Amino acid sequence: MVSERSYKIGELARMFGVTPRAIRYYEELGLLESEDRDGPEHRRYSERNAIRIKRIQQLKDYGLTLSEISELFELARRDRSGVAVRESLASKYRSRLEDARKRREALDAYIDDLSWHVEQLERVQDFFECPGASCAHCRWSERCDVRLLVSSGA
Amino acid sequence: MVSERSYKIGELARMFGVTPRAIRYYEELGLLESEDRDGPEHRRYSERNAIRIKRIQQLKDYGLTLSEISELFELARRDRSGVAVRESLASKYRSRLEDARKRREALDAYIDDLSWHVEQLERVQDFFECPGASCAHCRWSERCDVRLLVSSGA
DNA sequence: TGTAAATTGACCTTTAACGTAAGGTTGTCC
DNA sequence: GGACAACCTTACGTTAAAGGTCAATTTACA
Repeated sequence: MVSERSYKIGELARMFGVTPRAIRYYEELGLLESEDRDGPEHRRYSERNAIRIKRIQQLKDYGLTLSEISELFELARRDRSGVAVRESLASKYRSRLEDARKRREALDAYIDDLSWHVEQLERVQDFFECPGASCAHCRWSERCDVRLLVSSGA
Repeated sequence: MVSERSYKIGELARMFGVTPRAIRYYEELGLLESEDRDGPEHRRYSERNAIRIKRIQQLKDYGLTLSEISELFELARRDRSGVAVRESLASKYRSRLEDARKRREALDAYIDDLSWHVEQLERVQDFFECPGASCAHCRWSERCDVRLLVSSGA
C-alpha cells in the first residue's frame, strides 16, 4: 500500500488562499491534526486534513464561528454514524436562517426609511418650507430632517 | 425675557435612555455644548442640546457613526443655509442605502443557500447514500455536507 | 551547504462607543 | 449646616474573533 500524499503547511496555504499562521491556528483549535512529530519538525498534513480546510472555509462562509466548527468536528469524532452531527448542523443552520430572516426584515425596513429620507432630502424647496410640528414629512421625528439639522447648528 | 429651561446631565440621561457618561462623551466629541462653566461645576444643557441628543440617536439609528454626525454638525455650523448639510446628509444616506441594498442581495443569496442546506440535511436517507463526486446535491462542494462532515471526523 | 521555508512563543491588532473605578466636589433639601 | 445624591475629572478597561507580527532559531530539500 502506497503511503498517502502529505502536504506541507505552505502548500496548503497556497492551495486554499490562507496563511500558514491560520493553518497553525486551526490546528491549535483542534480543527486539524498534523502527523505526529517529535520536536519542532515541519508539519505534514494528510489529504483528509487538506479537505478539512476547505470544509472549514465553507462552514465559515455559512456564518459558523471556528469554535462552532470545532464543536461540530468533535461531535463527528464521537458520533460516527453522523446522525448527531447532521442534526447539530441542521440546527445551527436553522438558527442562522432565522437570524438571517430577521436581519432581512430589519434591513428592508431600513432601506425603506432611508429611501424615503433620500427622496425628501432631494426635494429641497419642500423641505425649506417645513412647517415644523405639523409637517407631513416628519414621520419619525417631531421636526423633519433638515430643519433639525439646521437648527442644531446654531 | 425668561431664561430658557436648562437640564442637568442626569435628567437628559433619563429622558433619552442613555447614561451620563454617554452624554459627556458626546460633548467631548463636540456634538453637544454645555453652558460655560468655571471649574468643575455641574453641567447644564440647553433645550437645543437636549434636542440634539434625540437627533444623534436618530442619525445613529440610520447607521451614521458619531464621527460622521460630528462632521454633519460642524458643517451645519459653517453653512447656515443648510444646503451643504442637506447634500452631505443625502450623500451619506445614499451611500448607506447602496450598502444596504448590497447587503440585502448577499443576505438573500445566503438565505437561499442555507434553506437549501437545511432541506437537504433533513432528508436523511438521501444524504447517507450520497455518491460522492457525482452527487446531485453537492452544489457547492465536491462532496456534500454530511458526507464531508462524517469523513472529517475520523 | 546554502537558503527558503518552518518552527515556537509571545505579544499585538482591529473598532466604536462607551463602561468602570477612584477619589474628590457640588448642589439641594431640610 | 449637614446629609447625601448627583456630579466632577482622569484614566484605563471592555468587547472579541481570527488571526498578524515579531524574533530568534531550526529544518529540509537541492
